[in-house]
This record gives sequence, C-alpha cells and structure tokens, in this order.
Amino acid sequence: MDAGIPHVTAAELRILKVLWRIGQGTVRDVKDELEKDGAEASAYTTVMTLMNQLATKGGLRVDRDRQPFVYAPAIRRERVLGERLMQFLANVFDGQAGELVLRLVEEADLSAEDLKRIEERIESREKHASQTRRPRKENPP
Amino acid sequence: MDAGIPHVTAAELRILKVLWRIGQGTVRDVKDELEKDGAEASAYTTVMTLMNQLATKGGLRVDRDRQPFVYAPAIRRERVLGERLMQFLANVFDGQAGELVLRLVEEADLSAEDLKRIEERIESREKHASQTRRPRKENPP
DNA sequence: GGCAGACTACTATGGCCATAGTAGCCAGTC
DNA sequence: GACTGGCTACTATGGCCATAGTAGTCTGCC
Repeated sequence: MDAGIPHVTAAELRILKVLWRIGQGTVRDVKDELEKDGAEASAYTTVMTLMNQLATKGGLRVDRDRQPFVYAPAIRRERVLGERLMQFLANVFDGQAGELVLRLVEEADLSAEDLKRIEERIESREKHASQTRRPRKENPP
Repeated sequence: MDAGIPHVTAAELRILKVLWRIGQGTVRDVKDELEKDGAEASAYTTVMTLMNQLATKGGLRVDRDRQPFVYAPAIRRERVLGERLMQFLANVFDGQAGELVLRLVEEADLSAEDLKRIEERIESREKHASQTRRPRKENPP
C-alpha cells in the first residue's frame, strides 16, 4: 500500500496544479500554462525535469506511447493540499487550528458566500459534536 | 522604514517560538527548552548559529552586556505567523481562503469553543461588511 | 535518405539552509 | 597565576532543490 503521498516540492506543486486544472498534457502544454498565469516561467527542460521527478515519485503517470509523452496527475489535489495544510498547521501554528481559522476570518479576503458556507459547516459540525465524541473522518482499514 | 519582516527559516522559527514563550533567554535556555518539547534538539553551537543569524537579520535583540548574552525577540509573533500564513495561502491555496477554512473546519481538531469563537467573528464580520467595505486591521505607525 | 525541428535523457551548477566543529577567550577557582 | 568549564566567533560540510545545458534520438518532410 502506498497510502503516503510522495513529498512534493514547491516547484513540483506548481506543475501539479496545472495538470489538475487541464487534466493531462505534454511538457509543452504545462510550460505554456505556466507562462500564462505565472509571470516568467522556467526553461522547457526545467519543466521536464520537474515532471520526470514527479513521475518517478509516483506523482504523475506518463503515457510513453504517445509522442510527445503525455503526463497526468496520479495523486489527488485534495490529498496533496490536505497534507500540506496539516503540515503547515503543525509546523507554524503548533496544531492550533482555531487560531489559524480566526486569523483567516479576520485578515483574509473571505466573500460573503465563503462566510455563509463556513457557518453552515460549523453548525452541522456542532450538531454532530453534541451527539458523538469528536466525529472525525474515518480511516477505513 | 523596515516594515517588512526578515525572512525567517523553519529552524529559526523554532527558536523564535521558544523566545516568544519565555520572553528572553540565553542560548542555553533556548536549547534546554527545545530539548524539552522537541524530541531531539540540535547541538549547542547550532542553536547559537541560528540565534545569531536571527539577530543579524533583526529578528532578535541581543544584550551583549550580560554574560552569557541574553536574546529577546525583536519581531512580534503575530506578524511573523501572519506573514507565513498569507504566503502559504497564496502558494498552496492560490489565495482561496474560503477553501482553506472549510478544510480546517472539517478536518482539523476544532474544539467547541473554537467553533463558537469563529462563529462570533464571522457574524461581526458580516455585519461590518454590510456597512464598510472590507474593514481591515489597521497598521499603526 | 538526409535534414530540420522537436523531444528526451543525463548531467551540472549554484544557492540556501541546517547542522556542527574548532579555536580562541573569559571568568571563577584552588 | 595557572587551570577548567563555559561561552563566542568563525568556518566547514553536506543535503536538498530549482534551474538549465548538452548530447543524443526520433519523426516527418523534401
């Protein structure tokens, strides 16, 4: 079982984000996308190096039958971002999620919709919490 | 003007956290504290190197009249964590604070008090938002 | 069948950072 | 006044990562 997500560096994450967005693509596709949103992108070979590293780690799946090779994400956005978030929470906020959320509510640009949605989640969360003790997401064996 | 906070690396942040907690201390004090909570700490000279780097950058203030030198934080916890948070938000969640908060509400350990406090903030936030446009925290000179 | 353009594989480099060692200094002790 | 223990200053090293170059290969076209 390879439940653990491979370690994804910052530059690799930029690649993954593009592929999550466009579904799949060649090195050139990804490079073009990066140029589009990112100000100045990296050299073609740099992007390729990153993509191959990711593939080696199991972060991307490569179709080598097509020419040029076509790359697609092999790990889900949710998992990667979740992992990152939990790590950040532990490292910077010592696991104090409450403080982190409060800060965001105060300082970040949250739209009215965001706030509404968050409230709803909290409410349903509180309801469940009063019944079961700490209703946490299950980890099925 | 030195409004910008110096770049603080991960290891340096560990040091700063200790000093925010204990107020001030010598290299040995900090090393001892690190040993206390962190499993295995670094060598004495490693801690000293980090503290001197921080001092050089303006992250710590050093009293060299005392022997051994006494170090104290020169930047506020709020500022450093806030900076870090905004950076993380931009890099990983593309500035989508809403998504980040939702994830935390769902997956992190939020106590009932946390939830309550967050709700209050949101409510007051929504009230203000309907009057003034984005009431942001002031930066007093 | 050879050439041009694009693509891949392998290798190189430099920066940043965490870690820590060594040498030298200073202060208190016997 | 020499010695010991702790402290400081300076330097070294190795790892990780972002970046990218070069050589070699493949494919399609003329």
